[in-house]
Amino acid sequence: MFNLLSWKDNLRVTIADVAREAGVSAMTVSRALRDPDKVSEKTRAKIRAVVDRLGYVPDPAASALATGKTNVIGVIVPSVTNNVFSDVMRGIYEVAEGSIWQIQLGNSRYSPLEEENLVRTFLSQRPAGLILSGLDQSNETSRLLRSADCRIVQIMECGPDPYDLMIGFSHVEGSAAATRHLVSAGYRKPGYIAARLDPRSQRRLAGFRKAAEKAGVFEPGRIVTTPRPSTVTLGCELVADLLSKAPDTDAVLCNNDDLALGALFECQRRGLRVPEDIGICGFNDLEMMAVANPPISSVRTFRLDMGREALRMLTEALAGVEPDRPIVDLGYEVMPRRSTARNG
Amino acid sequence: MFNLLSWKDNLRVTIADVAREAGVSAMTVSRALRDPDKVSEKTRAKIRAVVDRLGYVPDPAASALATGKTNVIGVIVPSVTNNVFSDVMRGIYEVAEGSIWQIQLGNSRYSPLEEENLVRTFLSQRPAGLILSGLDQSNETSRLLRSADCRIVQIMECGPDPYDLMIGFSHVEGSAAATRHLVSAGYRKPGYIAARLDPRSQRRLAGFRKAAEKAGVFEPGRIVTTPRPSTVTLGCELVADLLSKAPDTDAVLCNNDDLALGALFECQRRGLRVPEDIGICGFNDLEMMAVANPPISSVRTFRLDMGREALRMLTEALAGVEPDRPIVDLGYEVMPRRSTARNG
DNA sequence: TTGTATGCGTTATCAA
DNA sequence: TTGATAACGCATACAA
Repeated sequence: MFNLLSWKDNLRVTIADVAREAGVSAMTVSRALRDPDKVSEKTRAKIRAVVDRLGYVPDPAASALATGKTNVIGVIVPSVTNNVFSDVMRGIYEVAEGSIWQIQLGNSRYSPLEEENLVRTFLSQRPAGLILSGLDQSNETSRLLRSADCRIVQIMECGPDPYDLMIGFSHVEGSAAATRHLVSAGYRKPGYIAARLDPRSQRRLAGFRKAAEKAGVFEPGRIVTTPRPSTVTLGCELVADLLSKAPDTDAVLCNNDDLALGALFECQRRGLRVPEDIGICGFNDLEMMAVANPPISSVRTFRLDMGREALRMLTEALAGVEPDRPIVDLGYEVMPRRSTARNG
Repeated sequence: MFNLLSWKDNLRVTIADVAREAGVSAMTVSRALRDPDKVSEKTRAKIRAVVDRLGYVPDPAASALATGKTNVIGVIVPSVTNNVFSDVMRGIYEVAEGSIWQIQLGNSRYSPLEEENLVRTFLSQRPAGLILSGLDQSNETSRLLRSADCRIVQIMECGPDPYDLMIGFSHVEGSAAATRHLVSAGYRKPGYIAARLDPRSQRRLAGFRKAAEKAGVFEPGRIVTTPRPSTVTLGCELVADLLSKAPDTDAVLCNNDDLALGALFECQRRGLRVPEDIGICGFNDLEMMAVANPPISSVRTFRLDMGREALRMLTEALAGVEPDRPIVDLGYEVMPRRSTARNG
């Protein structure tokens, strides 16, 4: 007489099943899988065979409970659609692929409060590590992170007083360098357009202001911003707004490349010649910048590398290999192209 | 005399701590949190107070082990950078936000083998559900999915014989409709450019072929493809290639909008007038299409809705509410714009 | 090198 | 309505 089997009985292959089949104890199986050296050649082979035959996969929940650790690395980004973050994510997934590390992605949608909830949720899962963006966490988030029992990497920008590790670049300096480029190209009335003023956008604006003031070309009336998320369409609207407020504007530094592309389209629609009548410069240097008509100048940032390096530093630290220095500044590079080549 | 406390002792607040403080049993705390109705008003309040005071957060690993279930919903996408999938992801995260469901994202990088590994890993975590793309899984993946003890949603396209639930649209039909649009706009020598021929791209190409043949305008020499991932830059190259092979081409249907934008740039660089000399049509209708110079025709797809609906269907099914029908076809919409307006 | 006893934090089951 | 007990699957500590 059979009694009804619950799903557990017929579906899950446990370490005990493997042990029984292989004629060893569960502990030996556990060892053979995690610490093969501590098990004799012979039994190891026997066990591996049974594991393959039965298709045994360890239960991460059980193992997390037993060890108090997981292989989960939480990644919190402000946006999953923004190209900037998707490049970073790609770098992260690239390095995670094939490793023991499980990436768990959270989307804070640029909200410190959502970020806080995500951090809390992630921490309850005993992650091995956490990767999150920027320097501007809520007080409660900071508190949680400072007392967290896991390694942490802050990405996207550099600053003082990291929780643990950090990799990024200076948005203030990148933006200032772009501004200097505009000035040295001969533009004297540069404007700035920005969408979604998250902390990094604000620092880029600050960099523009700093450099423009220093060059004596700063004019608050040539700054146009909006809290709306940035799109190419919004680039059109913002530059239109800028030109109506300050028609003598002769260059636009854009908070990012979507805006810059929109600005290009809109200027051309109005019959303005780029770069003669107006110069346009973006930020991030998405690949499309180089093939636009004319090619659009931008500030290149190393997003893919940032993702890769962030995970590499983190996982090495978890393996006991501390990085040479906890803060890595990847820098930036101004890419001058025809859209700002006023003088030839 | 104190003995050294391990991290477990000082960090983790367990259900037992709450129970002790509240003067009830652990079971009652557990009930109070998951099934409040089964606990008296009074003790429930007492417990909630202690939970808040101690900052108790249940350990998902322990709970997973005890119940054999998790709140994890695995999502496997072929790319995290492709705008198409990032929109879908945004929809998914939008609906997941604030719910009990944890999204775990996997990136298969267009590789059936990586997809298989991800499915295996995900399944070992006893997910509540799985969302994955398309109809073309490996045999082993299919086997795993058919015997999986969780709900499954296939997204991005519709087809017969779903594992469980399905939401998408017909790529063949969308592409065929775009082709008919070109023909009805007066183009007689349409070409097709495509990058990364994943299964959906191939079906779009098939749709072009089908419709072009029916209209008597099909010419294999006007098809240019490459396995490289699509970029705007690649759009330039492919259209250049197309024009050198078949200089009389009078329209290009592009496998996606990145290619279409590149095609526009390249054609304009060559002094070709769009739409008079050559028509250009994309696929997906990214927002930038509408503001390009000229605005670019495209086939609109409902990616955000797809993400939202996929997760909604899935979570409702998990809550015991079966969807009206297991297969949802979201359709598409041809968006005619100036880039294909040959006749005015 | 291998095995035994025990505990991780939670929940299902059954009893009170 | 509440509580005691056992079990989930694995790994630590120690013993053999």
